[in-house]
Amino acid sequence: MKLSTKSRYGIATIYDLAMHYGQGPISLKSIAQRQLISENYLEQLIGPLRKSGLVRSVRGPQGGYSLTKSPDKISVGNIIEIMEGPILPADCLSGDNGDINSSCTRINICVTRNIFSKLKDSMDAVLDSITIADLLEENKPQGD
Amino acid sequence: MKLSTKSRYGIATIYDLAMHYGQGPISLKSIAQRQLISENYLEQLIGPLRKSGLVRSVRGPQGGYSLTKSPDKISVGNIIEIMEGPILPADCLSGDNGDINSSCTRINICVTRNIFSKLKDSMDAVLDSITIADLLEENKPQGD
DNA sequence: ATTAAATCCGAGTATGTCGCTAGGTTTTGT
DNA sequence: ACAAAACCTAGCGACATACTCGGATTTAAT
Repeated sequence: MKLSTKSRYGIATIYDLAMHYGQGPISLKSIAQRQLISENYLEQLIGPLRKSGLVRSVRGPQGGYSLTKSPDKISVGNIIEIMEGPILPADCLSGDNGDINSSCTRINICVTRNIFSKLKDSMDAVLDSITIADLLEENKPQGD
Repeated sequence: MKLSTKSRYGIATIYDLAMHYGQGPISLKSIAQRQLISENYLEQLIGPLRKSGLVRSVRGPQGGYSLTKSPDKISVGNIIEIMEGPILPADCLSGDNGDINSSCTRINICVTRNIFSKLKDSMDAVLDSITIADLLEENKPQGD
């Protein structure tokens, strides 16, 4: 039960962009260097962030990426959902109006459904409550 | 971000055993049939449950499995930990005294660490609060 | 116009996990 | 002895992760 590095890298990337918010486009190369992420890999990860509209790109030299909204409008849950899809502890939670998929039958249907539903709610609550602005605040050099 | 079927099957299995608590050993075959799980697969899954001491086995004909403690002493978190290992949203939470592994360096250490630490706490709280006895209660035929 | 910096795109690869199947060995009640 | 059950191990196809690599495209700077 773990999140992949995609989420971590995604958060690190948005965090990095947030540190340079309003300073024009930031190149992937520099983000990769600061955050110690493979540039090639990061190239793939930024795709979804761009397609989701969280990030905007400028091509050509001096190009790069920038946030489309201010850091306090972006939650960690937001990024994780983009990078890994919705938090679904179990498949049978997928249907909006409670589809029950084939493997989720018999006696234990409601049992596990309820558990995973509660789990999801609790996870979403935590992740949606933390914004990138919070992270900036936490990590201020001499915030105190 | 999802749990594997191992957790679900594990919970279903313990739940099934709980329904027959105090009735002597229950065969895997019958559990597999009731819970609609492949018997061969379940055979593998029960191993960890036995090794963890949650379940006791009796070999030979009329053999099977039974719980070693009463259902109210077993939490869902308990089972999930056995089936999938500890809930570790990110690798860097693994060390007990806060080891920081190689990939978790630089600026974003504390950032993501804190997030995932909060997430873990919240997940553990939910999962540890639900016991198998709770599930039995929830699913009583005419509990009302 | 050329160059070069950067985004973009898609293919490939090694490793691991999942969810099984399959076949065998051992124990033990009847 | 027989058979029912637990036990053990190997393998397999599909998929995801975490990458690398090669190139195509855009575009600012010279």
